Amino acid sequence: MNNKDIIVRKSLGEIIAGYLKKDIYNKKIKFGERLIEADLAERFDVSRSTIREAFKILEQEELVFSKSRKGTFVSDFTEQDLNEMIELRLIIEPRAFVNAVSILNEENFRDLEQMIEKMKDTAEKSDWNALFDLDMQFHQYVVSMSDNSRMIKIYESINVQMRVYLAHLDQYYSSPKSFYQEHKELFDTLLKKDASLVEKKTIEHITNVGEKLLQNSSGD
Amino acid sequence: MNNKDIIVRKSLGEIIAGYLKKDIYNKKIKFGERLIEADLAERFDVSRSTIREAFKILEQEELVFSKSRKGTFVSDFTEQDLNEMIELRLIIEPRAFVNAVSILNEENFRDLEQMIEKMKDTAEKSDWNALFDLDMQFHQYVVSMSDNSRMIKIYESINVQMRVYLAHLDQYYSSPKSFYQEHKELFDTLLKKDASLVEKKTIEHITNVGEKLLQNSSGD
DNA sequence: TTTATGTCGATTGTCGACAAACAACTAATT
DNA sequence: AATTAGTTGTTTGTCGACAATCGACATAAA
Repeated sequence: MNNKDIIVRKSLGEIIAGYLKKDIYNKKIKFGERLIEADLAERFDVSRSTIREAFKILEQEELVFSKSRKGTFVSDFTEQDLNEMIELRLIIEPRAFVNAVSILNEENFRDLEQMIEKMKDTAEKSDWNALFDLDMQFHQYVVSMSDNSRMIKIYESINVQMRVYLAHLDQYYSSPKSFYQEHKELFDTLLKKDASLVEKKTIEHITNVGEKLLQNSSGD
Repeated sequence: MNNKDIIVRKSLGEIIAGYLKKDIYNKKIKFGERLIEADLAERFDVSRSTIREAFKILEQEELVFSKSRKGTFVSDFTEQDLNEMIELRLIIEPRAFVNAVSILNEENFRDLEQMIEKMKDTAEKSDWNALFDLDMQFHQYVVSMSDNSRMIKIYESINVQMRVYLAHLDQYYSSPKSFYQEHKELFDTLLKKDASLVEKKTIEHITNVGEKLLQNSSGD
């Protein structure tokens, strides 16, 4: 699965990109904030070239963007962005899920079940941050089973952006328990391996998330 | 439209990325070829940093990819890639086209008609390279009218990759005339502004292209 | 007060250099 | 002959420095 992590000596840039990503997740770096190469270079004790290398990675995930000669900024996600992401998820994810249905094997289902279990525990602790990570992990796992590398990559990008969006909400749209419940249902549907049912349920799930989030953000 | 090009002093990296892109389109750089930073730095008389900057741009369009410590390589597009691209186009483009229908105004239609006209002329000259550029331009124009910046960006990437794929075929799947005809029909359908008709026709168009290309490449 | 011009510190764009990793080859060992 | 270890030239990773550009403030002109 994550053959990425096996004995891969990461470059400094990759490592630092990872740190910065976490900082964005954890709101240590805020929306729209300007990232100054020299400052970060000093903070991580590396050269500016390396920081640029890290920026390049984050840029590909659209977590930051750089304006020519103006600097690099943390992306800020608005309601409009949420709308765009939901629209995209609605056309990509059902297809990916349906594709995945015919590919998922028993081992995969065990992996997924484990995530769902962990989600249940985490929901009881009301640890939203961990819940969001599991949510992201679950969806990405299924999508990764579709055999379209481009689709997987695109979804990964949206997923990360959704993650950041969620992290920056100051109140959440539902209880941890119903958050878990939603995913449990989705998982159960997958188990049935019925393509049209999966499609329907996936659309329902995403629509649901979207509606609740939009409702939530309008009351900010 | 292309406010990008107005008095924007491009950075050296951007300029060089443009040159390299053309070289890839024109098959001066081949599939899978390794791009050596130092060589390019010398060729363009810039530093390696600048070449890296150019790579970063091309990487975002997925025209090249870099393996850690191994170098940067020109992407090579196989039949599998074509399949992936078609699958993606089939879910993105109909939606984008339908969205666009309600947004396109008279000026837009004039722009589009002009492209179609130019395509007709170009078809008579059997200038495939120019035809492909017009094809790309036409589709991108319509997709750009959908109000989802992410969708636009994703489509742009696929579009460029399709362009490279087409450029590297050594024989083309149909006559220039029928290539034009196809697009003329698509344009006429857009004119009718009937959402469900547009959706149907768009799917048909892409399916058609996909089938012909696959048929073609299997006989390579 | 408003607009235009000039100055200065902060920040990015670009450069060339050195160190580390890699690939291809040769020599040595089994 | 096949494997291992050493050698060398090539290429990428990372660094620090200088030049160009930007943004903010101050000053001058309208």
